[in-house]
Amino acid sequence: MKYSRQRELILNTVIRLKGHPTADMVYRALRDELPNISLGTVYRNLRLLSEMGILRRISLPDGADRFDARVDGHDHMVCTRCGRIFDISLDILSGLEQSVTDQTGFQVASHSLVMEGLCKDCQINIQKERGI
Amino acid sequence: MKYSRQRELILNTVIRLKGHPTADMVYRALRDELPNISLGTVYRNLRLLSEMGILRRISLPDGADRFDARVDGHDHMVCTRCGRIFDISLDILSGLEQSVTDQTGFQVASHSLVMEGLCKDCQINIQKERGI
DNA sequence: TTAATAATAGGAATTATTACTGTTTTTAGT
DNA sequence: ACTAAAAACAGTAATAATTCCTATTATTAA
Repeated sequence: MKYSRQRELILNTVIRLKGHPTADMVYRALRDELPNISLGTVYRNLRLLSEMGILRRISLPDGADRFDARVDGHDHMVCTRCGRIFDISLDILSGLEQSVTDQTGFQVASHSLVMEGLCKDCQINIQKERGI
Repeated sequence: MKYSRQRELILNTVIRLKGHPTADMVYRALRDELPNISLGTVYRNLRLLSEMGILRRISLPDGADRFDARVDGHDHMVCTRCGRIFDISLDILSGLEQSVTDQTGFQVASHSLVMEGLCKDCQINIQKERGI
């Protein structure tokens, strides 16, 4: 694999944007620095970086895939009101794959867990709205 | 909501096919009985039935959504070799949403958990292939 | 029986993503 | 530094899954 400035900037952009951006968000953010960058290049490099384990792809039940610069074992929560995505890493989830392997005989290699609900901020905002 | 023969047959087909069919699988299976049925009708009714809680939509990390006639709380495993989808319902997973709500303050309403790996059959088949 | 309304078939449109192609960059070996 | 092979790029076309649109048909309550 050869170096490319585009790939370097794509990776930096995912890291910089935090908030688990989509390919399109990365593309838009990059157009300031690289006005000619192609959306296909963004997709291809996000896929390559994810396959290499440098990024992590997050598939949500609907909408475009997200990309996460944090690649250690953790899961995600999506707030259905504000749309933000939060990391969760709980003890009960750490041994999840092994537990399922042990109890079912299915050899679990990976998993995808996405929780949906209301984040703390949105719970508070809903309370405020009700109060008015 | 009015009755329709198409909707009734779509539901029966998901129940009959078992194996967590996609919209397209339901469509193909139905063409024997209803040669003129439209793919759009299948999609619309699968969506309606899922929104009503009569079916359950399963979103996998890639490929088309699946539909499940079993709507009680359970999760899924996808075999990466044969592609089959298996139900799992383990004790450790039953209180998952409540645990996350308690420990994070995020108000969890639903979740999607998909395990990937090798089913028992495929583990055995791989052993056999190695033996030859 | 009829009028309203929901549902349909068939096709167009949308969204997310990958594939293709001719050109440009990168890089290893001279 | 020079050059040839390989990789990556930009731009565009293609694909897959799904929803939307519209004129017609089916269902149902009065």
